[in-house]
Amino acid sequence: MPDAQPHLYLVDGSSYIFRAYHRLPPLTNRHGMNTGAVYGYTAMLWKLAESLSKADGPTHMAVILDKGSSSFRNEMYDQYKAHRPPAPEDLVPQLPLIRVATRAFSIPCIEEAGLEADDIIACYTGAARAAGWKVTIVSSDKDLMQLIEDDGSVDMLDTMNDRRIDRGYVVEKFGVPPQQLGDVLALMGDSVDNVPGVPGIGPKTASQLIQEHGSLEAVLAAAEGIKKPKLRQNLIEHADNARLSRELVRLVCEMTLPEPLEALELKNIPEAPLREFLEEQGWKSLLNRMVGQGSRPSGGERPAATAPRVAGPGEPETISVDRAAYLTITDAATLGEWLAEAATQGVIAIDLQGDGGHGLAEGLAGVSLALAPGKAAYVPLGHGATDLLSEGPTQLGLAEGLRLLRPCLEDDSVLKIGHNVKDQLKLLADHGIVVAPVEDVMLASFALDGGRFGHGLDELVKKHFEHECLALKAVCGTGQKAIRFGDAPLGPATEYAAENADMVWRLWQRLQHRLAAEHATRVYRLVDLPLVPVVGQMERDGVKVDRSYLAELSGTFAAETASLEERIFAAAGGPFTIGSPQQLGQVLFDRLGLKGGRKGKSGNYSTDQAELERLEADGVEVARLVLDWRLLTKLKQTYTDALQAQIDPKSGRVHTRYALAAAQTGRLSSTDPNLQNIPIRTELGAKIRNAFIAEEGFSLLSADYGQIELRLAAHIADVPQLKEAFARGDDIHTITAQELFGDAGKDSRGKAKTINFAILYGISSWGLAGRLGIPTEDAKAMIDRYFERFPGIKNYISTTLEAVRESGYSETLFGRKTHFPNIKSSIQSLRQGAERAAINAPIQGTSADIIKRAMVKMPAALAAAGLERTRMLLQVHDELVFEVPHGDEERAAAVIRDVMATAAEPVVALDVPLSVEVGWGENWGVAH
DNA sequence: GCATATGCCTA
DNA sequence: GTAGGCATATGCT
Repeated sequence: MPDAQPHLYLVDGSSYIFRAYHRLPPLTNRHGMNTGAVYGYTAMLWKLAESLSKADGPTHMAVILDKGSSSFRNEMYDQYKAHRPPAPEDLVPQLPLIRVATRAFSIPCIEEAGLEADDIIACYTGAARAAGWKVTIVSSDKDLMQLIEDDGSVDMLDTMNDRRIDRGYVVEKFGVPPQQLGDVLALMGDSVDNVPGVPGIGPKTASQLIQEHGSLEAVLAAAEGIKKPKLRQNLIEHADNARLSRELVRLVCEMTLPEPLEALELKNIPEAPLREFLEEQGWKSLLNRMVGQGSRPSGGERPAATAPRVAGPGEPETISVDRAAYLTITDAATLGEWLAEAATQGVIAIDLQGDGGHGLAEGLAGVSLALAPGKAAYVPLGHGATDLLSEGPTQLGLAEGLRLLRPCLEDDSVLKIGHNVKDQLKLLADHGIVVAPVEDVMLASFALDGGRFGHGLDELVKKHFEHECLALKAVCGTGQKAIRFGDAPLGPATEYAAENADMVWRLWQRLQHRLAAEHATRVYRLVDLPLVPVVGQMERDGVKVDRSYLAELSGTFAAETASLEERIFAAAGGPFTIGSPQQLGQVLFDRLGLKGGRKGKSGNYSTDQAELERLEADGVEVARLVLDWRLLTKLKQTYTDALQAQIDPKSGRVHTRYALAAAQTGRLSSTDPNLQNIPIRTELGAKIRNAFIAEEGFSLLSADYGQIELRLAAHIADVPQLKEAFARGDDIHTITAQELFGDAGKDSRGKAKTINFAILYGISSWGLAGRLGIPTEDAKAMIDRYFERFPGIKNYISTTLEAVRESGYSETLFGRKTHFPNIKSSIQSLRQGAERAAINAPIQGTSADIIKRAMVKMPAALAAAGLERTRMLLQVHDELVFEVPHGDEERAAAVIRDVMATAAEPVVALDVPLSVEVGWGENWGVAH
């Protein structure tokens, strides 16, 4: 009997076409008309028809469309769908074609005036279910999810993402079963359909409230007793809107079926009309698939263009973790046994626990080891007493522990696996131990899965093993009451630390094979891994900062800020918090009555730089004062004050920390403090660079690549004019201006410079127009002209995007992959953002690879030149900063320039030269 | 104490 | 339009 059960597929044609339009690349037919959305729609119908013979395939099918634009919901609420933007220009002519395409398949097409497709679908679903049929709604519309039945008799199919939507999916996404979904949707509202909902309530809160109270009416009834004041108030004030919204999202069935269920049977599809339609559209690939396949698409044959298998992180692996089985090692004999086993098998996973201090002052609380999955131990070395009365726990002690560990750590026949090895090398280097050889699962993950997810240990464990590591706060607590790891009891400390080593071991087992298989070894072995000790040493060295000079600057800034404050309050008619954009907006636009304030997401006026500069141009003095105030407080708070606080008391220097696996493109990032965003553009800000000084008897030397990203763009996109200009040493923006405008006046050169940068960032006519302050059409014309003069650029953009859509990732010249999960998103903004990032990543990423290679080569090159006392201190993306003994500057400059200029070799041969500008002096300001 | 919004510094 | 980090204010846990 189940085999004979009819299965009705209801295709939500209207919503499909909109999604297809935003998702699919433009496609034109032989009349020059854009038909991408219709093509997508046709291909989807084809696929559905193909599945006729399959187990869960359709026996009956209908396409449901919206007719007209007004429904009973508009009578209920005149704002319904009022703010929906008109359909895009090149989509409108495609809409009638949907009916033509549907007819070509000889599939019934149902539409009724005054009814939305959703309601018709609800109607047919109800009728089919009453007849004992199964129903599948082909759509991903959340409103329709209300129709899904727990017993599986009604489900949905999202053909864009090729997944079934059932009760489980709804519960996962909205926290409630389909029956309660309408209540959740009513609370959250829908900005696209202009369903009001309740302000301040989004999907999370809506779901939580319905889960808690059971229904919308129950929530409204309980509103008075809700704790959060804002939420309570909104629920009470907007209860009517909530009830209205409930009716708007309710799917109703008040019609007789225009076609009886039986008329929807999916029979053989007559060949002639379909062939005629495909020929008319010129869709050869679909036509070819008809040949030799009888009269309709069927048989479940795969489409001709099958996407290649994309390697990926793979399915998560299920593991069982028994934290109680981890060992606490407190005696030399047991530790000796573990280390002997490590020596025998030649590999061990290691994790270090700091004692909770930071910077150079951080001590070592203990070491955890793993020798096999689940076989892990913690060796406490510096744990203190948990209360004042007792002594510390029994443990080996730091000196004894390190004495025992050292041979293993330094044994070049024992591989040490870690996660974020740089921080561990630094800790051990403080004790004179140089660890080698090492592997780093964080960097392996970065090379394999960059752009897919973060590379922290906890996150990797969750992704690969669906396991939650014991949280550090479960051991040490949080906030004020947090204790240092070195003060934690050994039980929890062992569970936490040993689990980390265990997970490092398991991750390496899982990731190591992928490195070669997915061609990630070059980036991992030649760039990121060898960089670890180099960056570790830079962090340990730190950079000297002139505290008294910074204090002096702070004082000056403070005084000027105070005087500005007075003048601002006088002009504003009273004191307020200048640093609060909310209050500033109220003062400017409400109290002072200035016009024009644009409001942002939370309903506050925008008061950003652009807005204030607009006011300033209108002669509003407060605007100028606030801009000055912002500059000064920014400099003081973020730089002069913060920098003084970051000076390490032991070394008298500032030790930034570089993150090796944070930036999607492969760049480093700098924190605590960030030394990659020290001011330089404004005269006042640039003074801060003078605070970075050299040690007595040394100079600070800065070496930076000139226009490296444009050079790489010229190479990668293969633009002869630009490559030749770089080879000659010409001014690149002048050359561009000549090409584009035929002249190179100041104005033209400026525009050319802007376009050159826009190219690197993934150009859009809208964005360029904003930058240059010109109409979008003019910007579009400039871009077209650019593409015409430099066809390589246009070709680079299209081939890069095609490749990313195909494979899911982009690649640098060194083979570094960056994944773009959103490149096929149905959400336009996400997709376009991914496209811009994908255009930029190979260029920015190659630049990052090159300077990393220079850093890796630098210590040996300096040593070979007898410049052992020259130290590399900072990296700022295209710049390296060194401390050089007086008298060695010229020689160091020559070595550094050479290493940087040839850093890509021999891995990559560039056909543009890399220029390196070098300067030195008593501080960073004069060196740069 | 934590998360979000806004704003601003760098390459 | 790319890639980052971090400050304050604000509202809530």
